[in-house]
Amino acid sequence: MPIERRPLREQIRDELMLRLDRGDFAAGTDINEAALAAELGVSRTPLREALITLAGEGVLESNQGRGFRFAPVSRKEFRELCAIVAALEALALDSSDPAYLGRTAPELLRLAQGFSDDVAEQQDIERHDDEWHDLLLGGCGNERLLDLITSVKAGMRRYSHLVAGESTPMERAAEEHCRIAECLIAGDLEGAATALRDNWVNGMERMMSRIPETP
Amino acid sequence: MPIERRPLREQIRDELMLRLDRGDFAAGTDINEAALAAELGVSRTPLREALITLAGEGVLESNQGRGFRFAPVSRKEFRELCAIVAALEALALDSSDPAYLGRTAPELLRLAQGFSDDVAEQQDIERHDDEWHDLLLGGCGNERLLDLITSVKAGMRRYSHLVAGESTPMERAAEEHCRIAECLIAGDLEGAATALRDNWVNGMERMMSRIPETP
DNA sequence: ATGTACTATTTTGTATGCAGAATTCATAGT
DNA sequence: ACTATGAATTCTGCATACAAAATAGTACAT
Repeated sequence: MPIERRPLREQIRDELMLRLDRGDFAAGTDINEAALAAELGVSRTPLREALITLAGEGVLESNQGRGFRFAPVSRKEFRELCAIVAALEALALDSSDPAYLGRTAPELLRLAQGFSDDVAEQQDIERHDDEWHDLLLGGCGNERLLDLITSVKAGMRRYSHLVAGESTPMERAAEEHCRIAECLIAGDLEGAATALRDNWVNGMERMMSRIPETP
Repeated sequence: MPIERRPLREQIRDELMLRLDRGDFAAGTDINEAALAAELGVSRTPLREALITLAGEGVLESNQGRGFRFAPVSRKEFRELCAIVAALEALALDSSDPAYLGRTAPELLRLAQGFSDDVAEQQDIERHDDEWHDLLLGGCGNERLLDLITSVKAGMRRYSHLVAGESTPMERAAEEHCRIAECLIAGDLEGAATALRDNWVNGMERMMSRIPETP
């Protein structure tokens, strides 16, 4: 029975991301270290370490003497992040083992089709979508790339809860995932990469109107 | 006269990167926090904050209970990093303001031609190369992308001093930079992006043999 | 000589303490 | 009423202190 021995800073980071997904923190809110540390039952030291990693991922901002705050959202930044992830995932797909893709494509299709069926919690949908992409890129041997994608996506999580309650976007996403899977089954790598890019571009367009502009 | 008021953790980070460029730290060496803090004249707290930042950029690794160490180098990782930066810089070039590129191309060409002339210190060459790429991408409005590129390149600095003393690689790089600039002057965006990718791929090949394999 | 159990030492991970900057609040002057 | 000024408070940034894990060392048994 291997008991868990992870640094507090990592556990804290995970907990904060969880709360971010739940929509506990509004964009732009500044963090009170002492209060948050007390609430989490830890000291400020590991909390600050977690905050610094989150700042590195773009989830938080830090200003000298003013501490940390959740980075404000903007349509410009969201466009930027989508463009980045689209390029990175396309690269990951390009450098994936074709054998893996051929082997995994059927399950990808099955999962994508199951998408539209069950109407679930917003968080579950997000998680489902993430897992689908993870499975898609599971055959990519470029570990640094996969880590980087995870990190950039963490920065995007500030936006995810803004779309809560919309059903059509998810149906569209399911369609696009099907299309990607079908390309893979047909052995059309090029087409799959293009469809993947489209998936991100379209996903971006869908969200865009829901992002409040606060420049 | 606005006196400098930056957090210690950032100054420490910069100093450590400087020392890394100088080749002070061998890959794989683990860091003694107390000793390093004493040497820098700071306490362990901001030092650890800097170390955590560097770990987020892939410069360092951290293991529970074992502290931080400079991440070991490998050909595989170097290939991975080059592929990532190539994709990211190509994206940045794609999303650059064409007017900026047309306006800046002549200077880019001039700088690239000046490259091969003066034989300078390894560090200066590196810096020169970095500045050239920065100028090339200065017209990209995607700030998150530029930050990300900087961050990924930080992870590559562990490799840069391995090539010290080689003259041919730099001449080749100069040629390639010229080629990119010429494409831009001719208005061939597509060709410039391809040449840029080639620049990274070739740069990778040049380094590859010098990277010790320690798996 | 080799391996093992146990102790001592070093080093990390976390908590607490302290100085100074930033913010808030109250008061005085116009 | 509104702004300006300054004291009081809050909060961050950094330093120090402490506890637990890891490493090194030692004695002892095989």
